[in-house]
This record gives sequence, structure tokens and C-alpha cells, in this order.
Amino acid sequence: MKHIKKSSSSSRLFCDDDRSAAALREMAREQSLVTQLRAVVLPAIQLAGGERAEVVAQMFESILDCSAKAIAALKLLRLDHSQVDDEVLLTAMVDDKTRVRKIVPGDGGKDGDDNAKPLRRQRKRRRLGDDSVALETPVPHYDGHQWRKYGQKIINHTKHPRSYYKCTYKQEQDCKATKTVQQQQQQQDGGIEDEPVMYAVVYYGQHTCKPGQTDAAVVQTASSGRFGEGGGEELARSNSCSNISVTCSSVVVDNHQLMTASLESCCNLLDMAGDMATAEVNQYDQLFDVASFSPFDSGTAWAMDVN
DNA sequence: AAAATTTGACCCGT
DNA sequence: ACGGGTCAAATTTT
Repeated sequence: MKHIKKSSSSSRLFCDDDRSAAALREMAREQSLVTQLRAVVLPAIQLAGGERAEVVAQMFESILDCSAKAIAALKLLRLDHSQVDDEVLLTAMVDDKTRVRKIVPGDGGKDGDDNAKPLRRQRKRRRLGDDSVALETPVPHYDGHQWRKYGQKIINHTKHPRSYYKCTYKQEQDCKATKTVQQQQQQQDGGIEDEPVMYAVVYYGQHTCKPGQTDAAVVQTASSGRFGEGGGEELARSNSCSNISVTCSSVVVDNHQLMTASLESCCNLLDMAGDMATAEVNQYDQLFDVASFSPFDSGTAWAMDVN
């Protein structure tokens, strides 16, 4: 019987926290995998020509929507929890600011002060707590939507800039969806050479634009333009309150082996997709917009070169 | 010419 | 005050 007492409440908390965090990670991973699967499956179905493509696309959308909602719900729970046990958490995790975000209700802080500034326009700024979904993927551009880049920023302590996108139909249809994409730091050291470039994608808001006006023929390579050079890297998709990092992998036991195995399967999968697309393009020559469904562009190791 | 991206300034939450 | 999200003029691409 040593010091296993006073910390009992906090350790329990950590346990819960750990478990829910693990659950969140798994769910985010699921999202990443589904996203990647979609990038592989949809192009194939499209090329096979089928009215099924739309159905399948819808199903993918639904699946992703489900997990996004589940993630959001779980996050809310975590948030509540952390508020209730604020004191404990705050004292226990002083040095982990990113993990516990305390929500201060009042915070009058800096009001008054009505200086006469140029007052360009009232900008709504996204808040960190807003519902969002984050995930990591090698195919940040394929998500079935069209995006318009509206900014790029160099983020502290990161090697690659973050790109900001809003729905192409923001104007016409007032769609509020946005997303950010940022290439992940290549985690070297492992023996894995051709490790796929991964992008962190965070999705904010729901799409309210109607897909009807944007069928496959219209969907352009939302990213074929000029990326990759000076620093226009992109990321993929997500939408949650905090940054959940996911790595493509499958269920398992041994962490290390898991990573390796999953990465390999991931690469294989993507290679297959690349081959598929290339083959089809060569064969039909008219490529029915394969590119729009196979965002294997800049930086990544895809064999396909759209142009 | 129109549409999309780049880029630096602007602004706001922390 | 700082960091990062957004705006909008300039530039590039289509």
C-alpha cells in the first residue's frame, strides 16, 4: 500500500480518457480507411459504367456520416466529462495543453475598447471546438466534393504549410463546408522506404450543396492545378473537435508489425488503384474523368500523371 | 475572359 | 502579443 490512494479518482479518469481516446482513434482510422476504399472503389465502378456508382457513392457518404456523428458524440461526452472533473484534470495535465481544453463560460476579458479601426469587415472565425472531423490519408483530395483553395499558411513547428479549402459552391449554394489539408511529417527511422506521403485533413461543417448539379462529368481535378511546388501541399479529410491522427492499418495486436503490415497493404491497395486507373485510361482513352476520382497527385508516388 | 490559386494583410481567439 | 484562419488583390491557369 503505497501511494495508490489520493490519485485514485484521477487515475480512473485517465483510464476513461484513455479508453475514449482509443475509441476515437479507432473511429478516425475507420474513416481514413473508408475514405481510401472509396478512392479505390468508386473510380472502378464509374468506369464499369453504372448507375450503381451513385448508389455506392451515397453509401460511402452515409458510412462516413455515421462515423462522423459517432465521433462528434463521443467528443461531446469527453468534453462534458472533462468539464465536470476540471480541477483534477487541470492539475494533472498542466503540461498537456492540447489534450484538455477548458471551456471558460464567461470570459468577458477584453470587451469595451471600441477603437476606431478601419473595420474591414466582420470576419467569423472558426473556433477550435467547432464540430469537425480530422483524419490522415494518402489521398486528401478525393472526397467526392469540389473545393476551392482560399489560403495557405505556414504553421508553427511544422515542415509543410497548411492549405485551406472551401466548397466550390459556397457562393451559389451557400455551402459552408471547409477543410484544411497539411502534409504530415515523414516519420523516418523505420526501415520503410516508400512510405506513402500522408496528409492530415480536417473537415469543418456539413455540405449543403446539391450533388445533382455536379455529376461526374463536371467534377474536375480539383487539385490538378499547381500543387506541390513552392509549398502547396494538401491534406485529406476529417471533421472533429480535435486532431485525431490516424494511420491506415487494420485491427491487431503487435503495434510494430501492425504498422508495417498495414502500410504495406495500404500501398498495395493504392498501387492497385493507380494501375486500374492507368489501364482504363489507356484502354478507353477517354478517361471519363478518372482523375477526379483518383487524386493521386503531387508529391505522392502515384504512377499516374494527369496532364 | 473567366475561373482558380497565390500571397500578404487583416483579424480574432487564446 | 502571437498564432493561425480568412479576405481579397494580384497573378496564373484554363
